[in-house]
Amino acid sequence: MVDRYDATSIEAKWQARWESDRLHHAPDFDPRPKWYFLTMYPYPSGDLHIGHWYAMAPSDSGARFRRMQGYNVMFPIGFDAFGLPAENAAIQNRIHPHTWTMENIARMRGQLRSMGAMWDWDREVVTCDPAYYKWNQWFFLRMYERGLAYRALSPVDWCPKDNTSLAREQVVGDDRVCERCGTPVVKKNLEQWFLRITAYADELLDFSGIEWPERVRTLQENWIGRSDGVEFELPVADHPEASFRVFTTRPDTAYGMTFAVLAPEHPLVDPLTAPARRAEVDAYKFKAARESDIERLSTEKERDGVFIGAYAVNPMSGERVPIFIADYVLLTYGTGAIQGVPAHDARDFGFAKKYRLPIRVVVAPSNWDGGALSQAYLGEGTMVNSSPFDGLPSREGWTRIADEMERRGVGRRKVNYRLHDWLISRQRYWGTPIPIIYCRDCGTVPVPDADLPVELPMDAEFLPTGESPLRRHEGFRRVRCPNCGGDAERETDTMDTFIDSSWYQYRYLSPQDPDRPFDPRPGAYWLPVDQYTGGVEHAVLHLMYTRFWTKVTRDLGLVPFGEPMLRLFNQGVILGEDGEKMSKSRGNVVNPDDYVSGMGADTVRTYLMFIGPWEGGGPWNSRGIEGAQRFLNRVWSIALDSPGSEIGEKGTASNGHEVRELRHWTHRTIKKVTDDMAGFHFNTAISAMMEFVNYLHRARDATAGTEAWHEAVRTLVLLLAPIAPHVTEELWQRRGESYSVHQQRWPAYDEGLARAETITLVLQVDGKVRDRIQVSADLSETESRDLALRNEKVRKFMNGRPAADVVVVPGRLVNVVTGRRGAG
RNA sequence: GCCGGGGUGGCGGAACUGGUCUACGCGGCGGCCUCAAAAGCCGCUGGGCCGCAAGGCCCUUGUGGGUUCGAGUCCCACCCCCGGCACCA
Repeated sequence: MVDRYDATSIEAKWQARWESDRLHHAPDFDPRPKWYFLTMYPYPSGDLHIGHWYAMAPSDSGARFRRMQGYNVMFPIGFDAFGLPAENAAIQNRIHPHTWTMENIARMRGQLRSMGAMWDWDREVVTCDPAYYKWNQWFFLRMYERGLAYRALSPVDWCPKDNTSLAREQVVGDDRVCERCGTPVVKKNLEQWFLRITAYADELLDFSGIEWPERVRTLQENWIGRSDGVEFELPVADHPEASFRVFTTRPDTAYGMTFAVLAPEHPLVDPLTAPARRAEVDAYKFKAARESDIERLSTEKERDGVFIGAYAVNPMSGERVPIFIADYVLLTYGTGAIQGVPAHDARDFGFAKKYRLPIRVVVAPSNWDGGALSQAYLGEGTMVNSSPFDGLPSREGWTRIADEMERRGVGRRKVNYRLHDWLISRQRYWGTPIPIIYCRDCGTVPVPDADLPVELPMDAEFLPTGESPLRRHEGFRRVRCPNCGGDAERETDTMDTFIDSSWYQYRYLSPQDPDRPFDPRPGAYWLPVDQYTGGVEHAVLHLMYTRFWTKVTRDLGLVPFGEPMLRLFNQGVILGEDGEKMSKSRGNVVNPDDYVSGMGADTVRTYLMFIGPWEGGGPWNSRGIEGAQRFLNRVWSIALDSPGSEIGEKGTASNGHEVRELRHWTHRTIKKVTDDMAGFHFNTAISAMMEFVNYLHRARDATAGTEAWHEAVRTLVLLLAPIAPHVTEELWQRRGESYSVHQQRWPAYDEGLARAETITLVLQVDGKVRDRIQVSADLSETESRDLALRNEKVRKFMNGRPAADVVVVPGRLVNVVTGRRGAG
């Protein structure tokens, strides 16, 4: 009796064999239908973490399943090799980021190979390679030409620990901290490069044609934050030249405006402030400027502000209203100014209360008695105090007032987005240099394509000072202007590393291509990505940027589609044994190598997929993994130790029933596992195989040696192959089948056989289960009903009452209703 | 506050378009094997009550209602947990 198999030697052997046979290379042109299966590439942090396994092993199984189903599957891998950790490690350990990164990549390649995944290493991409980032620069220049990349002075979020600016998407949480290091960010005014992602805001809101999780779609929708409204102009009384615009989503409430508010930084504040109000206004501005964003944005804080001593004119009513400044109005959203309508806006209501400003109802709630409101009314209602619009439903008032503003030329319909342009400048060393040269005479000059890539100098001093390290590298910085040949300076900031990952899926098509970012010929076959998998933490980062990038790529004429990935799946997060997020400081980090070396990669893979739904993640359990190992050992012994294992013996009369049942089990397991694998329900696929194995154990004595037994075991090995690729390959070979199990066709099932011959019929009386009987699966409705009514237990619980109704669900249950509870 | 996702045994989790709640695994208990242990194998394992036992009865999917012959699943109200967004005008 073989109880265990030797995972270590089996796994090493097959990994080497697959590699030398190039079993995992996906040819670019192939008669099979293609399937581009992509998993988010790892950052080369140094060691393969169990989280990498959880992201990658199941996706490998999904890719293997597709391949067995007859697809030509491309399953590439690479490294997201630029980024801050390399630089930080470099500073700490006095090692060059390039060295650190490449050493990590070398180690991780080995660890990745130990997983036994079907990656096509020929397509490997490493983003810190100049041959890769050259194309970041090339894309950047194309965007620059189209006005999609621009430089602007703007208040940006700055991480004081990482010493760099950040994109808005990289500032997270209530306390506005750096996504990388958790340090609260501060505002800085800097000249920075931006990509005009807002130009695609509406298109990014359109998810038609792609199957992405609701969760990600909602996150992106909220992030983009479209709001439809009207922007209109308010003249300033006694300042004939002055006027300012406000944005509102509630033009229906325009007659309810009793004040106006400018952001403290609004450019009109100074010119409009009355001399008598100057001191107070300046004091408020000073205070607002000093406050951090966190304090300023706190919803707990009472709203305050200062009257500037000027009045605006409501263009609809002609009424004069006082102008305030208040820090609850943000310069960065809309026009940086608002109409104050306290009756219909909660913030304005609080403000009006504090400064005793009039609160005028213009949209009456249905039950309104004409009295004062105790809080702002935000709903719809009937227009009042808004002649000539009184009496209209407010919904109609919205349209009519918007129309009227447009007719009079004082306002127009406007869409605003919360989304801002993507800030890509980073004042760090380890990234793609931005290919721009500043010339005293010619101004901003793009680096000519012929001079790409602008290479990162290897001899830079990369200490973070808040200034790009490249700035202090004279050899890099000082350059001749490509236009006039005069003295010029390079841009010394580098690009956000999210640019690298915005298009890496295309580089996998031709990773060595020296002439273009990717070769369109294999692209026509492989693109777009059919299935993408990765963590949801990138919902408004990578997953939004890559959609944007693809739309730009389309507009450059490089691809004929606008969405990079047709299907997206977000796996969950694997937690420590204590149920908490794994972290070194908590000491609950699980090292996959410890388990791989002892139990084998197949066991780790099986366990990770069995632990629960892939999207759910969950705590690691070092006892639980033993269950996965027991299962594989049971498969091993079933597949190799069948008593009387002369294959080909027919079923005999004495075991005819058992053989039929065995075939039924085989086919229903194929059906179940096929359906589950297609939907990434690995946990239930594995449990179905466990049940099958348990059954085979019981059925072995009666059926071993029959053709059906042979089919059953062969099927089991095939079904398990995507999950546990090594042990199944070994079993396949030992059973005398031809190499490789992974090139076999996925087993097909017979519907008829998958259906059970006999089923358990549940007998209920008044909805309560009273008996269960074994009956033929095709028992008719009438027969089921008669059987139920004659049943001893059913009769007992009917207790002499007549059956008022009998509900029969064929093949499932019979419910005898005695009419005690209102039926009949 | 708004948006999204969830609450099922001691634990991870199953449950098709409403039809046997708790599959599969972990843990636990008992047994076989063994000098012993490990491994393996077999059996039991939601809660309560009655019974010496065989067995029987009742309850149970966060809480409370509702629809239905029948609800973990559908509807209403509420509680709690996770994730995201948040003076966005």
